[in-house]
Amino acid sequence: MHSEVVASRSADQRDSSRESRNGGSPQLDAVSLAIIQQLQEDGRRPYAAIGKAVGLSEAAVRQRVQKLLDQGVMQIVAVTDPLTVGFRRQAMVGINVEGDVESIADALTDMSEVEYVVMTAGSFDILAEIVCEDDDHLLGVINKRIRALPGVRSTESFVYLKLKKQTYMWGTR
Amino acid sequence: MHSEVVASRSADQRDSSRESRNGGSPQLDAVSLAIIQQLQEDGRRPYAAIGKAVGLSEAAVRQRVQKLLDQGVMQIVAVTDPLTVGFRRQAMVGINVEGDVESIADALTDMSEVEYVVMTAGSFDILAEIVCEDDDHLLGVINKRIRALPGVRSTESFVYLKLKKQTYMWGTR
DNA sequence: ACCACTTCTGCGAAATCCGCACGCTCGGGA
DNA sequence: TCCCGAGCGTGCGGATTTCGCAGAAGTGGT
Repeated sequence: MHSEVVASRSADQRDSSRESRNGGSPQLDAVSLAIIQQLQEDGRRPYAAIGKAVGLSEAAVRQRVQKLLDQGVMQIVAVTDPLTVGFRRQAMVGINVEGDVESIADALTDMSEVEYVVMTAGSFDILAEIVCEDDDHLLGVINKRIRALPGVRSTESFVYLKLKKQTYMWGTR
Repeated sequence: MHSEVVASRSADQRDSSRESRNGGSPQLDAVSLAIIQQLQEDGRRPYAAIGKAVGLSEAAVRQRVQKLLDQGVMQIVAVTDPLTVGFRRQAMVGINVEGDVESIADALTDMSEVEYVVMTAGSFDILAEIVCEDDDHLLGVINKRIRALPGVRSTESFVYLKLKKQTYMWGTR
């Protein structure tokens, strides 16, 4: 069967793999990156097909995928446009904080209506995306919950009118 | 010919089924919603398990999932924190436009570095998320490509420092 | 009533998933 | 140096899942 590739692979690849040492997380080698790439095209692609594409056995792919999931490096999920699924109001909220930014970010993370939280440089300290069912719900979250957090100095809201693009294809280019 | 006699419309049932009439898109019934919910928890969950959870046969679930994918209502993909996958600079860019907002949004959509585009109400007309490999790349995209678009009046950038939350669990609450 | 269309079901065959035992390489410690 | 454990990949059955298809059931239009 697949003969040559297997034999000499082990050594050289792991060196070239850790080229990109990113800041903190469990560094990924080139093979794991290729696996993720496959699963970004189709999250249900069979392990055997992925293995053929990246030059690994089915079982090896399965183990690596499982580890990536366990480590939280990636997740395999269905994504939708919330507007088509009954959530009719969304907004991005820019937040300015006095004091510890991270603790505010953590508080936002705990809210179920908040689906995206990122700390930023610029005229906002935090950007948070809110997904709600209607206007009342949205208003309540922003005014009663977010503005009520101690340390939140000010907020500015951007209500979504139309989602134009939503991709998950990093590395595919 | 067209007798619009509403004759025997045994009818209020269909109203209850489409409980959440959203604006335009192919309206989903409660069962499809439940299926999506299952796949938001685990994009690889077997069809039989989903069927058991939503009260449908394995084949029926499979057909509905296929249709949802074909219609573009959802996609099943691996999602990651780009920072752990080698894209070291991300930013949200707020854009103000003069003239046709939608054509600018379309132009942004065509850029591979732009992974999220939404038209908003508020002090920005458009929010776009940019994913780049390094500072030079990011700078180039913002200054050379986005600001160069005819109709873009001004931009403001928010460089990502730390991604705190990224969920795909709408409806799971 | 009849037809066209859609959706669900059941079922067998093929493909996939999963657990497990084994082999290999690389380091550390006596 | 030798030995041992950790980490990773491979191959192989058996259980499970996926896939395609034909038939049944419900709906709407003519």
